[in-house]
Amino acid sequence: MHLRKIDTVNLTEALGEESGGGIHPYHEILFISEGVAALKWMGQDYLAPAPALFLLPPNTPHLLVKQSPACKIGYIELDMRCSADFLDLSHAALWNRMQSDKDPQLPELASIYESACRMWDSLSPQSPYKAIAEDLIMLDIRKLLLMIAYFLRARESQSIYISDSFQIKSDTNERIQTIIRYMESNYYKQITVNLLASHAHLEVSYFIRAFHKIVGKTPLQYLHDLRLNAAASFLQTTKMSVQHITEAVGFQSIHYFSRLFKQRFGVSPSLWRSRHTL
DNA sequence: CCATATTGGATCGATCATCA
DNA sequence: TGATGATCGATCCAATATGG
Repeated sequence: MHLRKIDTVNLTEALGEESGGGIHPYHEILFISEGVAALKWMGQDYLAPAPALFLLPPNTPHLLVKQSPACKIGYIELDMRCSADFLDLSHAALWNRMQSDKDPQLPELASIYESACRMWDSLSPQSPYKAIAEDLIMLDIRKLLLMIAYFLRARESQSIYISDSFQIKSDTNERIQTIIRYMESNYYKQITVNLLASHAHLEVSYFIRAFHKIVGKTPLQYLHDLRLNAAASFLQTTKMSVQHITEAVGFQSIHYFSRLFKQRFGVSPSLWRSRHTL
């Protein structure tokens, strides 16, 4: 594991509404230390007042939008050889969801946010340990991830009951998580629900129901969210044509992509680009 | 004028609801 | 957990709009 990038950003009113994001094959830790920001991730909006800490597994398109006049954030991009050191997608999603609705005074959470706060302090020019800042931060990251994993484990009930009417065995849950990771890494390829269900060794109708219970949307909806988020990133950060982007994110038809994009973002791809180009 | 983007309508596969 | 029928939504084609 090594640091690919670490930085703090002070967002002022002059910077406008969007504050950054994208899609990359690295793990990312995002900390909102002052103000309010909303994270668009996995088709969801996570509105979070400081302190808030988001964990972003690799290849998950994300966009942070400032929600208060002043907003200070810190972020770390990690090149982790072994993803097992990071939280898996479902736990990261569970943790990220909590950031919108949490009690930061809760002792367990307070410790986590204090640790996060101190992580970026190592970078300060005043830090007496600036020379070994990166090593210190690596240790801090491990500590932070351990604390979050422990916190979530403590909250989890013994068995995974998603609802009273439809129970999901942990084996099925693991298969779905594997499929989610597959979709995140391969969203731009030709993927069918039948293919995903067979990869999960589950009957199609059962696979769709189980997926919906765990993720909150159908496999295809989830795939489309990944693709549309990635497309938005391409529109914002590149000069690729809409046709090219359509293919790059896995849609067969520019027509259908265009229609879905408008449904999701309210404007056509080209108009969205003209309004959001960095 | 041509390349690219958007939209409407028809078709068929994906998803849902229900029962066993 | 699987099977089945009903419904919904994804896809494709063609027409139209837009911009250089």
